[in-house]
Amino acid sequence: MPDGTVALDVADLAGWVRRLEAEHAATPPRFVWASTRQVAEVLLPAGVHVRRCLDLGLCHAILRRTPAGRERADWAWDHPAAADPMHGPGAVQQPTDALFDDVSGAALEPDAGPDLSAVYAEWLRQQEVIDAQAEPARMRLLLAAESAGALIAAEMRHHGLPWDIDVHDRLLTEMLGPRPRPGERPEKLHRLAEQIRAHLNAPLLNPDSPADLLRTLRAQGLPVSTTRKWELAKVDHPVVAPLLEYKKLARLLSAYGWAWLDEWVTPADRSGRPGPAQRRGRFRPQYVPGGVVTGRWATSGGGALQLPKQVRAAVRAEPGWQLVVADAAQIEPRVLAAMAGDEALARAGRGGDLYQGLVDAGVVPTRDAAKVAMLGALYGGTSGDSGTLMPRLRRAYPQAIDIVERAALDGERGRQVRTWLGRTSPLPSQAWVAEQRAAGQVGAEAGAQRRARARSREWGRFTRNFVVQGTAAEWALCWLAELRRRLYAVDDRAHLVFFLHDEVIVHCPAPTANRAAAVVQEAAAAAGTLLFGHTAVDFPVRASVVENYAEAG
DNA sequence: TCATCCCGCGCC
DNA sequence: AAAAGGCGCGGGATGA
Repeated sequence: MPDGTVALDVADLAGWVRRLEAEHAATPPRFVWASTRQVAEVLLPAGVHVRRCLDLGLCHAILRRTPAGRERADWAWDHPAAADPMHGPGAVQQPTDALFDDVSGAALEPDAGPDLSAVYAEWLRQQEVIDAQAEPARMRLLLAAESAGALIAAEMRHHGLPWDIDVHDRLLTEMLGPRPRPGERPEKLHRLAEQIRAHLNAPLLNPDSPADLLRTLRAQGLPVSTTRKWELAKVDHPVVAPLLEYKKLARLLSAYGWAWLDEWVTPADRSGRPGPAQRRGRFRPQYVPGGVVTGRWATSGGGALQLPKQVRAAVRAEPGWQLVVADAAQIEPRVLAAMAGDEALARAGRGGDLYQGLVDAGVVPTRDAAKVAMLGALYGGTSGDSGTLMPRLRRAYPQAIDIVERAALDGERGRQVRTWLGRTSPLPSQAWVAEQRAAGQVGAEAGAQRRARARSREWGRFTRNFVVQGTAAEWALCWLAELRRRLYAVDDRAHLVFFLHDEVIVHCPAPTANRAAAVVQEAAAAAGTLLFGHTAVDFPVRASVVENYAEAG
């Protein structure tokens, strides 16, 4: 253990961290602990602001997948769950067992907690694995950014997304009718169901049952093989309109209806406030940094990754506050251009709309075509338009396209690929490897070969997208971390309340909002430089200051 | 009755 | 016109 170990009670943790932050005002200490989520449960209610940390659980998950990490046989915390980023070593530790400050050398040892030296040993091992990376500096940036993300995720959950319950209730009532009794359909859905049954001569049909619905549709002679809405939309029959309307509203009801409000929006107590009674609350999903293999965050609970446009007006700033809603434009093609050092693609993105840039450069005829072509390049689309447009992209942007094609080829051969900062893709399953090997044997059946080829291509599409989606996630983490730091300097009351891949919402006092919007832009530029140094690629961000989420865009 | 699968659809 | 990469979720259907 480093010198300066101190023993203190859990109750003193917040005060200890606060004091270290104050004592090292100029150079922020980097606190190292097993689980940011657990430590934050103690620090955030106490109002302590941590500037930098290292989340060993998240770092462990990243390092273990790298070639250097896989070679090591002596990982600390080597239990089966450790391979899972969501249940890494940090999650099984107590909040106070894993804390020391690698700047000052001061360390915290809880009175009766688990052995802190195991955490220290893990930290030492991680340093060695970082040093063994092909690009250690990039890996250090990735681990710092991932850890900053963990702080931000904890803070966003702590604050919650400001939610206006009355607005949400009104939206639902307008679209569905008044809230029904439990077990009953809202008025609007009830009427639509009756219309559907009448059109299909099926008085007992349950439109919520895909099997029942499909059977009935086919019995009426409709040429459909599923009940997907885009297939239904192609059919000319009077039932289609009410059915599509029903599906849309039924989805809203089940996913973001009154039951969702009851379960996920915790009312904020505003009693004693003057003015009209308003019911406000906070939506607190559980964010899971690193929850997706590409490095994107996952969430659990409340469907925070899919808040439909229909209810976004309910996301509403507190009185006297504003929301800054910002999203990064076409982030994936931009990071691809930066990774590849593709000057031509960087130039196409210069005007703010990269797709229009492709049109202006004469690569494709229309903006829609540009979008289809680019998505095809990023996702591995081969059929239809994206397939025919690819040769043009390759001719115009050979360096960028080479990056994704090589990643696809590596994947098809079962090799790992890496993001810009070194996050490593998982290896394909044993079954996948066995299937490929079997298909490669002399005398393998044609059917088996065809299936193996399809599976190989499928994994190639995954690795192709991995390098781009993963690097975009790294850019977004750097953006968030820079934003958090700069925002705190502007107004320590301003805080992040939402993040979704390439989109962020800040909640701040109204007089600070314009300044916060500028900071969002500055942070985006800083993120580009952090990742890529001097790059020709722009990372434009659209930021709007609004009262509710639906106004943005 | 409960756990699990599949479908369909919302988001980026 | 749909599909290709990544998700989470609720509902019905299924099977233990």
